This record gives sequence, C-alpha cells and structure tokens, in this order.
Amino acid sequence: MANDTKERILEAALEMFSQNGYAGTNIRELSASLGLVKSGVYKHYESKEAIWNALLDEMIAYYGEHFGSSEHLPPVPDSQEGLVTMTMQMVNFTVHDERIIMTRKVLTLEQFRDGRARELATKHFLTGLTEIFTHIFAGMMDKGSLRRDDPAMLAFAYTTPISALIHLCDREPDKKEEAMAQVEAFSRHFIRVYGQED
Amino acid sequence: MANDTKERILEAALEMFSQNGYAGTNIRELSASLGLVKSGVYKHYESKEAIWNALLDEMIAYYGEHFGSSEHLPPVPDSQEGLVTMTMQMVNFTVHDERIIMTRKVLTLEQFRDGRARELATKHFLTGLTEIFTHIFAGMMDKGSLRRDDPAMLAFAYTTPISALIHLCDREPDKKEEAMAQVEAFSRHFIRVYGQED
DNA sequence: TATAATAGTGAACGAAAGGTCACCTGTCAA
DNA sequence: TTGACAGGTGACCTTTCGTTCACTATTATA
Repeated sequence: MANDTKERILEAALEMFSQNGYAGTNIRELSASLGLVKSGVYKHYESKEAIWNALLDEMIAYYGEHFGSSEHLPPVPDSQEGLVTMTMQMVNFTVHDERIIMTRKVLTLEQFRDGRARELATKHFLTGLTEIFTHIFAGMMDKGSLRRDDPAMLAFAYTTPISALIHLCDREPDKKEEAMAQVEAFSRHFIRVYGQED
Repeated sequence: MANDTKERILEAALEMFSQNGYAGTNIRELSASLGLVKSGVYKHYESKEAIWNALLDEMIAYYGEHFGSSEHLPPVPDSQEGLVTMTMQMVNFTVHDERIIMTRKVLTLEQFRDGRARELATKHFLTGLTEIFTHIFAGMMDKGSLRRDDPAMLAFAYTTPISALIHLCDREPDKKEEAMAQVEAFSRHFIRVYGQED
C-alpha cells in the first residue's frame, strides 16, 4: 500500500522509451533507475509490452483530459499582440516541459510500429493544434482583429510552421532560443499578412 | 567480383531500419531477406554499426549530390499556377518514392540517437526545403508573380505546412490522397494571399 | 593449371534480453 | 496473534542477439 512504484515505473518507462525507443529499452536498466531489481517490475506489470500499453493509455487519457473537449479551449486573444503573446507562452511551455518533450519523442519513435501511437502522433503534431487555432482564429475574425478567411486553413498555415520549430527543439535542444525567436518572427509575419487593420 | 551483395545489404538495412529502427533490427532477418545466412553479412561489413554508418554515409552523399549545391535548384516557375504544378509534382514524387519514404523514416527514428542522423533530419525536414523555396520565391518576386516580401520567411511559411503533410503521409499512408488535396488547397491559398495581381 | 582471393555456410560462443519462481519481509485486517 | 498479501530479492531459465571461425565453393588471375 501507499506505494507509487507502479506509477514510477511508467515515469521511468517514458524517460527510457523517449531516449532509446521501445526496442532499445531493457527492463534491467529501467528497474535499476528506480533502485530495484528487474523481477520487481513484474510485480506491477506482467510484461514489457504491458508497460508500453499502460504508458500509452496514460498518454491518451492525458491528451483527452487536456486537449480533448472544447471546454479546455484557450480564450480567444482580443488583439493581434495577444495572439503573439499567447503563442509564445504556449510554445515556450511545450518546448521546456520535460514530460511533454518526452511524450513527443516517444510518439515520434513509435509512430510506425504502434497504431495507437500513430493516431496520437497525428493529433499531437497536426490535427490537435489546428483545431484549437481554428477556434481561436474564428473568434478573432469575429472580433475583427483578423481578416475574414477560412479559419481552418489559417490555423493549418499558422500551426504547422510552429510545430516544425517545436520538432526542431526536440531534435536540437541547443537551438531552442533561436527557434523561439523564429516562432515570434513568424507569428508577427502572420499577423502582418492576415491581420485586419482598423 | 561482379557482386552487389554489399550494396544489397544497405538496401535491406534501409528497409529494416526504417520499419523497426536500428535497435529493433537484427542481422538474422536482414540476411534472410537477402537469401543468405547471417554470418555472410560479416564478409561485407564488420558489424551492425558499420552497416548503419555506411547507410548514413550513403544517405548523406545522396543528399549532397541531389540537394547540396545550387546547381540542382529547380527552375523558378514563371506563373502562380506554375508554383502549384511544381509543388504537386515534388510532393507527389516524394510521398510515393519508397526509397525516400524509408530515408525519412530512418531519420525520424534515429534522430535522437545519432548526431549525423539528427543533422540530416533537420536538413531534410526543415532547412533544405526552406532554402530551395527561398530561391524560388526570390525569383518569383523578381518576375512579378509574388508580392515583395522576405523570401526566406515566405519559404518557411510555405514549406513547413507541406512538410507536415508529407510526414502525415509517412505515418498514415492511407491518407495520401487526402493529404495531396490539402497540399494543393494550401498552395492555392498561399498564392491567393501572397500572389501579385497584375 | 595452380593459386589466391572472394563469397557464402553452419556450428558455436558469450552476452544480454525478457520472463519465472521460490523465498523473504513488512503491513494490516480479522 | 495470526494469516493473507503486497512488494521486493536473487537465482535461474530460455531465447535471441551480435559476432567469430573453420571450412567449402566459386572465380579471377598468374
């Protein structure tokens, strides 16, 4: 009782899977990083694959809770500058939060092997962000700070370049500052192009 | 002599590494797929890692030959419709050519483990495309079919959404047609926004 | 034709993998 | 107090891994 080993195994698994991939991870090292011996892990999960599935369950559940429903949509910024600020906050958070970084890496590494990872990867990297910003841009058009246009297309055109820079940060963490500057430059460029002057 | 086994090993390695990753690939299967027994491979490469390095050498050399210098830059389209056509041709080729698909997958899977894979991944997925289209857009601005603007920023804004769709095709090959349609829609949207009317 | 290199075979090896099991130990409910 | 059980240990099992090696068949060259 009062034991969180089962949860700590998932944390360690996330860390190791995101670094070495599923195939490149072994239970010995995983157990050692928790200060126990490998057979101990099997008291909590019946196999390596069971750990993987539990981790994916958790990631899917987390995504559903935080980005799944329309309740958690961020507020529509009420100015063009507000869009820049909000974007920078979101990106700054997502490229520095270790857990989210590791989640992206795992999905990147396992997307071709596991159907659920594939599905979640598409949400994380493409459709999820686009949906959120479709809502935001529709709102900004209503408020008059953005030219009337197809909000879904604008969201696609806005989020995918930023997503590319987030991936760059995951791949080459040294370039985070440079990438952040590029995010801001792009955001301002976007507003210059699509912004409504009034 | 007159033997291409060494090259065929690299082909098989590309295929297996792109499917299962480096750690998830074993020499037995690789050899078997070539119709020989695993020890035979070691007549041509001294280790699994040597195969990996040779494959990366080849990929780096190939990239250098085909996208490295400014000689191989595609011609600047002389109309807005020409940009759409050229884009569709390039994307259509790159999402259907098995070898290129496998190359992208390998780089995706090994980018966090191998420095050279990381470097090549950034070129493939981000900077390479951007550089090509920086040149193209600069040319189109000179010809008057594109509004004057920062060509590098436009190239970034144009290529990263397309790159995101290429990644989607690698991840979910069923959605290729849908993705291609989205590429075309985006390309036309881009022209509508940045095109020079005259 | 003799020779030497090349390409491939199959058995074997040690290391490392995932997984099992008997056993120990502390905790808590009956 | 006792007994069941959750959590952890260490020895052990089987399989698979990458790699080596003695050997054979083929082929090019001297």
